[in-house]
Amino acid sequence: MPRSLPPLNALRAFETAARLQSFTRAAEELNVSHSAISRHVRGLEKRLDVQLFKVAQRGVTLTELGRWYAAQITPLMDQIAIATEQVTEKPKGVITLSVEPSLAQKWLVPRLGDFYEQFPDVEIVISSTAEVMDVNAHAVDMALRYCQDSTDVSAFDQVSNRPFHPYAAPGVVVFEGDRVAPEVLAEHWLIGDYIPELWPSWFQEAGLENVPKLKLTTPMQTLLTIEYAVAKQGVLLLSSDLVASEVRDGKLVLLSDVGVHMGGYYLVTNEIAARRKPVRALREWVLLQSEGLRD
Amino acid sequence: MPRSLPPLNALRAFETAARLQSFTRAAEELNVSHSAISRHVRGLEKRLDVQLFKVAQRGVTLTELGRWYAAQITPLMDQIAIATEQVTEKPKGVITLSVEPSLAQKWLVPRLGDFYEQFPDVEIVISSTAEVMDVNAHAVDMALRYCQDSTDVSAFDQVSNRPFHPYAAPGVVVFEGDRVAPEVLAEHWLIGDYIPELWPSWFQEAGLENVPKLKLTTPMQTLLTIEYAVAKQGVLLLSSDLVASEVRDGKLVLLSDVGVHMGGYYLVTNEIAARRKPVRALREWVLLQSEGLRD
DNA sequence: CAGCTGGTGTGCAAAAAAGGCACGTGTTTT
DNA sequence: AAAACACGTGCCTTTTTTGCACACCAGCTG
Repeated sequence: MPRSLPPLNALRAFETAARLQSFTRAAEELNVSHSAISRHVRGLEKRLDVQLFKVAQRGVTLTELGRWYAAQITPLMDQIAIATEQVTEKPKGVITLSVEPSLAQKWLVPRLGDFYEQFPDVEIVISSTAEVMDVNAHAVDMALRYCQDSTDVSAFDQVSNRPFHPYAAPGVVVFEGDRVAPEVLAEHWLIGDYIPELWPSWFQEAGLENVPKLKLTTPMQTLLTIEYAVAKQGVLLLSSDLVASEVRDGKLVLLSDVGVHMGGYYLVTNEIAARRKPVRALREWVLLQSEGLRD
Repeated sequence: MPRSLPPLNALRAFETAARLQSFTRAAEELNVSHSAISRHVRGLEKRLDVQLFKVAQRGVTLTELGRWYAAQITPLMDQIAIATEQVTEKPKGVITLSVEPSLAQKWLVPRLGDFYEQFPDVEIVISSTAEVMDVNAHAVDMALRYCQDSTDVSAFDQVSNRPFHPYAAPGVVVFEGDRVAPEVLAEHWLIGDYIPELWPSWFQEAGLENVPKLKLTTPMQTLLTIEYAVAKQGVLLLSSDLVASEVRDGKLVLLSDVGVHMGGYYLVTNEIAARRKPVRALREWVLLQSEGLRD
């Protein structure tokens, strides 16, 4: 059976009257007339079938029961007020966030305007380095990084798990239909990445049993690989998150709907920092932004 | 500045929705339509200028902030429900009450019907003996007794402090005006009491400088003294509380508005017993009954 | 894929609650 | 004795809340 609560507005009227020992003063505090308080209190008494106030020489006095009840309710009302004040308080402060340069430039920064619009008093300091910062050693508050699935990411928030697809500048690879034949692709220059087994995995996924020797070039910097591809220097294998703008501008085209799943982007939050309101706000915002980037 | 509370009905709607993770189920619990909940939650969000719920795949989900807020509010609502249930609970049980026989018979018992009407589930066991029971040794829950002012009664409730006036059966004392001359009274048989200095004090109060030797008879039992007086055996000096019915019936008449103040009736409550609801109810009732018996 | 189900948002009109005002009563102060 | 204070109440107005019907969206089903 669900719990039964008294009429809460009447309860507030009673509590105020009890605290101020006067209907009239309670009415002033609540910006209503004394008759409103009187009705509320009578209504509450009738509803609970107890006497809370009794007439006194001058005005009214709490009964023993009313005094007890008010003593219970007043701190609860205070707590509600405190919790409400805290929930109303806008996030404010500085957050340090470690992000891989590619994700920072291609995904995070373009969306940051929306965040600042919602939370004008939060400043995000982006630490955009390739090295992975230790989040729990408190070097940074949060980190947005790519992890392979083997990593234990159970405690983290998944931002994206989109598979990697091959892209190239228009004209670089000639093919028909919605997917290029893997054999055709194997003859082009392929732009590699940190993960050596990336291209071989894709060819396997694409149905090529014996992966031939590939012509690989590895700039070792994701942002550079994109520039390579745009400059017709080869075929890129990357998550669509990072090449969205190039695809939109026609600088790169999708070569195949065959994708290889190597891991995903995860948001890691420092446990201590997670208590801070702005950090929680950013976390939620990132998760909201990444809606649809996951399965 | 007075504290600011959110709209409490909206808060209840939000809390229920948060707890049940659904507007529709919250609506069922609160016996309203889902639209009412929807409006309440939106209204609360607008009022607090925060987002509490967000749309999810299926239905709605709490935001981080909403989850936190609900986690604060739910226990508070629970507490309100508990306090309210306790305040609603009717007093019930047995109270042992020590009262002097005279007060029990002449004052308490005639009014007890009213108490039982209000609290049908409370049983009062009256211990009507002349000996004073030790209230704090837990022999009885409460005691209604006569104390002289010298006694420390700061922690007790005063029930009556009416002065003692002389009464006699009609015709016993012949006088004119509204007060009999003390010299006249001094020639009658006077009915004494436990307190030896009672009559001398009255004569002093009445203006008689040298109190002559008095004709005293002391039955040593207050109820008996009243019977003596009714039987024209002498003049009684007693608080009007105890002779109200005799005066009403014309069996005794007030001889003088000169009264002597010797102490009063006090209600003493055992500290432990005072925590019990029926005891508190009886205490309040006695105090209410004795309104007007005090200055 | 059409149709269905479960869950939420919204315009509109009805219902209910709350509120204000004016007046009455009883008490205290001047 | 009058004025001030404090609360209760009837009556009417204003505001809020609610329900209903419908729209919409997402997933599920055949």
